Order: sequence, then C-alpha cells, then structure tokens
Amino acid sequence: MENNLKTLRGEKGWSQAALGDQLDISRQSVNAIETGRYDPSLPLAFKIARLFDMKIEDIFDDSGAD
Amino acid sequence: MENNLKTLRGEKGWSQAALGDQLDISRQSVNAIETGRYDPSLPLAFKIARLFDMKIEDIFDDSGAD
DNA sequence: TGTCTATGTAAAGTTAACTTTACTATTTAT
DNA sequence: ATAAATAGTAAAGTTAACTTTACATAGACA
Repeated sequence: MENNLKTLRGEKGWSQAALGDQLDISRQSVNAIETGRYDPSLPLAFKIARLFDMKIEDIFDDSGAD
Repeated sequence: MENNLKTLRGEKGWSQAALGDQLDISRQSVNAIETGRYDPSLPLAFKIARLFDMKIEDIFDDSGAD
C-alpha cells in the first residue's frame, strides 16, 4: 500500500530513527513502511495518523486493492 | 481495539459468514474482529470501511491505545 | 582524510493476523 | 422433535508485521 509518510516526515525534518522513536518502532520498520515493503498494523496506522494529526485515509492509499 | 462492526453488520441484516464472503475472509475472522480478539490488518480495515462507506476512524476506536 | 548521520536492505527470530477444521450452544422453522 | 442457520470458541498451521543485528552506501563536516 502506498503512503505519504516520507513526505510528511520530511516536512517535520525528522529522521526515520526519530520517527521510529515517537512511534515506538524500529527505524527499519519505518523504512519498510515508507518504501512500501509492508503495511503497518491498524493500531500503528492510528498512531501514525494521530502523530501527524491526519486521517488514516489521508496518509495511506488503498486504491490499488483487490 | 473496539469497533462497531457487529452493529453495522446487524443493520445490514448480514450473518458473519455473509460478511466474511464479501470481505474474502473466514467467518471466524469476522467473529474474532467483532469480539475484539484481534485487530484487522490495515488493508482489511480499508476494505471494511469501503463496504460500509465509512471512514476507518468511524468504525474502529483506537482511543484505548498506548 | 576520517568520522558522523541518514538511508536502504538482508537474515533470523517472535508475535499477531489470518486459515481450515471441528465441536458446542442457541435460535428459528418445518 | 428435528433440522438448519447462526454464533462463539479452540487447536494447529501459514503468512505478514514486527524485532535486533549487521553490512553497504552516500552526504556533511571537522
């Protein structure tokens, strides 16, 4: 699933590691999500949306779904 | 994580099995999500929201998060 | 030059989200 | 009464979302 995370993180000036700290996940997990290697769990998606004060649907794009 | 799925499904008059068919998951998975035994994946949450024409945030309640 | 920070990726392990099969219990209808 | 549909749960297996550790690359800077 595609997402805006890299852009949103860039606007905040945060490194992947700094974002991972705020989300309580590893920087590798941040990288994997940003590069689309896997999708976050639903609780993590909520946490990401809360951090950026956005809706899940405004960060993650599921339009290419089955 | 809590959710409205049982109520929404009831309003449509669908069984857990019928909902599972529409979501391409087993009725046991529907049951587990409804009873809060586990959370759906993010792609499945999108699929559920699309089916009921709602936002993920209006179906799933993450207020009790870490 | 060498070091530090940031990023990307890989391997190996754990956990949670799924699956199928199966058993039980309750309701509804014939 | 009995059969059928629905719901809840459990056990065992698979897959995907995480973890830690590690290695490689590129850019900034003393």
